[in-house]
Amino acid sequence: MKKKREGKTTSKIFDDHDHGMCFDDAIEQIENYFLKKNLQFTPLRRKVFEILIRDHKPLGAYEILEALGRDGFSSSPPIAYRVLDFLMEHGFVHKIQGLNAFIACSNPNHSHSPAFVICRKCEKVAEVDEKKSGISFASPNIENFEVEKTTVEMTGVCTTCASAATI
Amino acid sequence: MKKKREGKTTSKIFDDHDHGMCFDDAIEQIENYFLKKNLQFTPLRRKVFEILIRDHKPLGAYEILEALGRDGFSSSPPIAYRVLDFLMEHGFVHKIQGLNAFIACSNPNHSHSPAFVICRKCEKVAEVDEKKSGISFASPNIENFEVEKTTVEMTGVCTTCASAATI
DNA sequence: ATTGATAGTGTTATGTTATAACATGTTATG
DNA sequence: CATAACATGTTATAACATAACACTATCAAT
Repeated sequence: MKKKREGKTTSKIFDDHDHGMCFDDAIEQIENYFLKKNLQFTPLRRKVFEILIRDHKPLGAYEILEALGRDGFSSSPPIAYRVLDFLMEHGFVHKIQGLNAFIACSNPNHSHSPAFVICRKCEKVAEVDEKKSGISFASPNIENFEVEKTTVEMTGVCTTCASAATI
Repeated sequence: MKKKREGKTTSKIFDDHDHGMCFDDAIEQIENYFLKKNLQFTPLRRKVFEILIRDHKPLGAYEILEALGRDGFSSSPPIAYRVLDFLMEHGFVHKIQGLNAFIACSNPNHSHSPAFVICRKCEKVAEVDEKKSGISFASPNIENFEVEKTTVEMTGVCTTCASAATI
């Protein structure tokens, strides 16, 4: 349960949280949510969520499957996809379209249309809220089109990777 | 070269352009661009662009490949992906992440971070500019993170589909 | 207690999307 | 012509995702 990271060069957005706390909180939050909603937080669902939250980085479905296999669960593709769909429905996991990967939600409390900042070199991902990102969905309705879901991803190079090499 | 569409219920954003003009303009624009940049607008590249612009809807890589095959071109996957990558580099084609599909750019003139409005029922896609969409990238920089590319997609149901059925 | 509905997980097979690696042809230039 | 660069072609395979069906457990209603 480390408190701070080692370097100073890391982009702040990738760095400004206490992961031990984040992990414990997240588990607690999801447990409470499931209780309240009368949903089953089964061993499989718990495991998938733990795999995602402990690394706190995007993982492909097949990486998750490998991890499940190592932990004694079935590792055929539908297992992962079904649980991921379920967790996404309830806002505890998001898909990063640009990476075909899945990441645990950083703030399941917020009602949010998340935005993601993605380093294309180290593939770290930060979930940012609208204000931080400078994005604002001023009007969620676009000429009578009812927006149900938004995907916002910003790809670039984080300062760690930028300082490590040219380009 | 139709001027207006039949119904009144169609979302305006999916509807407000003259496609015949759009097609001709687009071809001319891409030709000019390639000339100016000393790039080759080869038969294959032209064909791929035509396939995309004539339908003016998102097509999967394998749909494009089929169309290429029908027109006498090779239809093995790398053919399509390479040309699509090339056209995307130069801003004439965009990828719709939510559909794993590709669409011709609606305004290759604009320097833009395009945003897309996607009907999840008919899969029509409209490219909107920031002002129209109500999205604003107030600050392209996020705490020292240099954003190179943005993906913004808004999924919902267009008024045509909405009026056609419940849900 | 049996029936039947629902939900969760498991399994097999297959579908879909994308890339690696290497071969061939074509064009421009020294 | 040599050669570098670019464009295209081909084969094989990797990576991502879903369909369809089987099995089990739980629980409510008869």
